[in-house]
Amino acid sequence: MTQQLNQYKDKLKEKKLKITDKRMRMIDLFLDEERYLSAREVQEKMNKEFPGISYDTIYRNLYTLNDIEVLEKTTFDGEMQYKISCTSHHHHHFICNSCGDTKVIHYCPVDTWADELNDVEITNHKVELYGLCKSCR
Amino acid sequence: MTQQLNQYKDKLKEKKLKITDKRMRMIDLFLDEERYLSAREVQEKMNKEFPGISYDTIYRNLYTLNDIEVLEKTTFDGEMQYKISCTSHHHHHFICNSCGDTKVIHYCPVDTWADELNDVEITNHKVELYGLCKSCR
DNA sequence: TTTTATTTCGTAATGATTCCTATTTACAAA
DNA sequence: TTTGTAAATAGGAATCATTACGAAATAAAA
Repeated sequence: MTQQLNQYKDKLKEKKLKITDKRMRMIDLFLDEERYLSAREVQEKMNKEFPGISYDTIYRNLYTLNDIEVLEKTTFDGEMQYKISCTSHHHHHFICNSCGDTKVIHYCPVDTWADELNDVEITNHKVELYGLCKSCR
Repeated sequence: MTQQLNQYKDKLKEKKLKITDKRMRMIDLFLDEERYLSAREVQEKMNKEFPGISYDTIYRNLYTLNDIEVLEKTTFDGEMQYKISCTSHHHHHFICNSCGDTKVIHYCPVDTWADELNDVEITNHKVELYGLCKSCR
């Protein structure tokens, strides 16, 4: 836990970003919850420990942390959703529509798609599965 | 072209929806452009032929046409994007970041994913590839 | 033609996100 | 330890996409 946070501190230092209480608590929050959180949810949780924290701070930090690849984002339910970035290897997620929990999907046929579309340049792709997890269905 | 529009007229009749000039022109618009359009773009194009057309009309019709599966939607660039629905068979799209043109991807490994995640229920999934098309790169 | 449900207009409301400026903070260098 | 300064924050206003709503208009069915 602590060494995990230290790893993120190093990442911030490396990018010449300041290590603030709010920023660290925010990373901690995402480490606790292995799922996508909306800006609003983050605000609600942060507000308990930092009453009156501004939305600007929330959004700026979400932007920054996504920028340095600490967080990854996607949009659903009309809101941008963020989760802690998995660094191990390329993969995608299954997202439970009920509890929001995610599961890693390892298989990704991006090469097959590249073969099929041989006259275009694929710069990125989005793969997301939605449904109900074991305990919710 | 006309028979294509007639096919949509039938669809509307079947769903007991009224065949209005605006609605038909809107479908026509999406038939012309084989790509995703945002509500704003649709408004701009419709406004040329129906000056003063309200956003309510645009949004309601986008909602309705998506509901009866004439249009499909997704979100990117912070906006909801709509395109004419392809009815032939299950597939996904490559979307050009520059011109917005789309290409069909036929290969979809949803069964492979279902095998991998054997303890969840997959209700839907999103696959989108982004990049530059032949003429834009 | 009359009826009736649907559509539309015009605008207000909502909700997410971004922007602005003054103030505060982290942290590196002295 | 103190200080300089670039980055971060608060607080709130502004913006942008989207939805809502009552009254009036209209298409399709009878």
